[in-house]
Amino acid sequence: MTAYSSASLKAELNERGWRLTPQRETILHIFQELPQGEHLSAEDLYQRLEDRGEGISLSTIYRTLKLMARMGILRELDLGEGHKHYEINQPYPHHHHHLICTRCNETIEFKNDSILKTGAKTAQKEGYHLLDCQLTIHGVCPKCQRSLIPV
Amino acid sequence: MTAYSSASLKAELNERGWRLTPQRETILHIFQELPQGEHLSAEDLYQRLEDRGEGISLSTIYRTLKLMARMGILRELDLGEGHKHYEINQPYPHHHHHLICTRCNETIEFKNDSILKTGAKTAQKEGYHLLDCQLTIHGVCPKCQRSLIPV
DNA sequence: AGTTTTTTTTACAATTCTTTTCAATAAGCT
DNA sequence: AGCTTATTGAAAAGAATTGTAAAAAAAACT
Repeated sequence: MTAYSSASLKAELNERGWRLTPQRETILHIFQELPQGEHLSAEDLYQRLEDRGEGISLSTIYRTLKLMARMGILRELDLGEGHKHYEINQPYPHHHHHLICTRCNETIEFKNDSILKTGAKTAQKEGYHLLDCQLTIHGVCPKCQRSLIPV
Repeated sequence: MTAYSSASLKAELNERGWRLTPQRETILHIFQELPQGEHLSAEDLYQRLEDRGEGISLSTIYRTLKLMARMGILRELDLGEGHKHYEINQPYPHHHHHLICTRCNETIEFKNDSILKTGAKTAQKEGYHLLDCQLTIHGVCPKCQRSLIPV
């Protein structure tokens, strides 16, 4: 769970015989600049890059997202929209979890050290090298509870 | 607290090569919010979704109800009304969390009561009505750590 | 029984998200 | 600078799932 600079991304790629391409670096930058609490789908990322005039093919985007998730640089989130979302995997003080309303999809981020500890302990117990640990809580937010639409 | 989490549903579907779609998750949510002892027919569910503006086709509803009943998530009730009713299968005794290898996807299930407590506390603090709560840990399993194939 | 109505399943084309193929390109090493 | 080979983009492939509409099955009614 470490934050990645271009240089450390390059180092880690090269270590495995892989290469740092402009596309990979661009994608990393996008995620680094993303405000807290935002996350992108492959399609979102594609559009954002198109808008910036730095178009990257969808196949490369899918390949890169998967690669970075597997490296522990990105977190893969399941927000129940039928496709994955990604956000940068931030190190300890910024590490957070999600509380999501199943009706309106409002998402609240929260921090919790004990969860992180549990995650670390569990991973260690099984001999896993920890990359990420996320508690996802689903519920109905106060606003939706008050809404008149039943269930 | 609910009987079944969408993360567990996803895990179980994926295990069989199937997918957690927005429609399936929405239907699960409806049942999760349903008060104890209430049950819905396919038509009830269809109407409820229409009212909520999340319309799902009747054929998908029938397919999903059948699927979830077969998975043990829902119970099929015959109340002698000429059509079936469904309710969530309470209690779901296997509530657990997941530890997943990002390289080979090996998944270990584990239980932990304190996570649920944290989830409940967090939901309460934000005024959310808790539905489910799931810790997902990503890491590299021991076998993959030893393997020479990078990522 | 036979007919109508309601409930459930099925056929099938379209959709969605993701991965793969393959020739061309370019990153990193010597 | 040259060499090797990972990576890219474009297009095609893949695969589960969905909605529409029609068919089938079950229940209700005469």
